[in-house]
Amino acid sequence: MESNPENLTIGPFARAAGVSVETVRFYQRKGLLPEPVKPYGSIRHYGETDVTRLRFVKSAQPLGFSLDDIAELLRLDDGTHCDEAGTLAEHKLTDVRQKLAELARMEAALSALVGACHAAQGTVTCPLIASLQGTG
Amino acid sequence: MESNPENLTIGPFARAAGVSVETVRFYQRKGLLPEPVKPYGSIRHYGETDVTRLRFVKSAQPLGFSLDDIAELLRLDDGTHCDEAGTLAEHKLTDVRQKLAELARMEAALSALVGACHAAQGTVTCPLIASLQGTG
DNA sequence: CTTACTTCCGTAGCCATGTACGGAGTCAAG
DNA sequence: CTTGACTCCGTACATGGCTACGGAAGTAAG
Repeated sequence: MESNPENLTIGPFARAAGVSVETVRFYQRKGLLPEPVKPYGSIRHYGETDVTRLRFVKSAQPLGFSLDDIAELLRLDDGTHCDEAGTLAEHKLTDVRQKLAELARMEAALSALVGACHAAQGTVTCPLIASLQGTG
Repeated sequence: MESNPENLTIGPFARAAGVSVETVRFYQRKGLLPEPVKPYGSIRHYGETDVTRLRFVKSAQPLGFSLDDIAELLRLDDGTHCDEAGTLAEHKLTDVRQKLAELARMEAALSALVGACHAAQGTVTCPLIASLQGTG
């Protein structure tokens, strides 16, 4: 896996990250992936860091981040303009912590539900929704 | 706020849950909310439990659950067919725990980023993406 | 009863996130 | 230098999740 950095054309690149070529191009248009060098009349190449970046996009999506959210998170990673990034990061951190809290409550509710179903068949009043109303 | 159960028409109902009337009707069509009684030629009424259910939908969405996912979660809450619900709940629980783990890593990364930005202006190589590749 | 407001219902449109397609250019192998 | 696979680019289509519109019918106040 660590053999060829910067040697991938778009097809292998997309496959390496588990998306389609069309998706790669779509993300480039959205600014989520940098359009690699070779801007005219030739073929672009991609490296490991691009794969990592692309995988990050796909892993953040199921956590409820939109592509615009993810674009902001990616800008945090660029290392530049650290003060602005710090502010944005704190903001994102708040979001993430809230998601964590709600997911934790959902986890508790589901886990209680599983336990209850295993224990007492029949008289379970599944507390899933109720347990999520705790701190709204 | 706890005065009138089962007395809400669709407008106040939607407002109580922070969505639009159109959204309520959309969710009914999708089966996320039960079409309340009075099926013909009259006006439907809603109660507190409907509000709770609707709020649950809106709180689960930003956690990365689709409306179909949420419909399944809601079926868990119905109390009936507990054996089937138990299996589904275990499945959802796996999803939720995975989301929790990834969010926790994102939280750690962001929090490190904030700390680093506050501490050492200039030489920060924001570890956001990298930290998420750990057990990806 | 009239008037004003709301609900009902169907249908159409909008934005986000891709997917599919088609023709032209590029490149490596033979 | 031809062939065949791949890339480039634009554009069109699809799906999920709403949002807007419009006309008929219910309902509450005067």
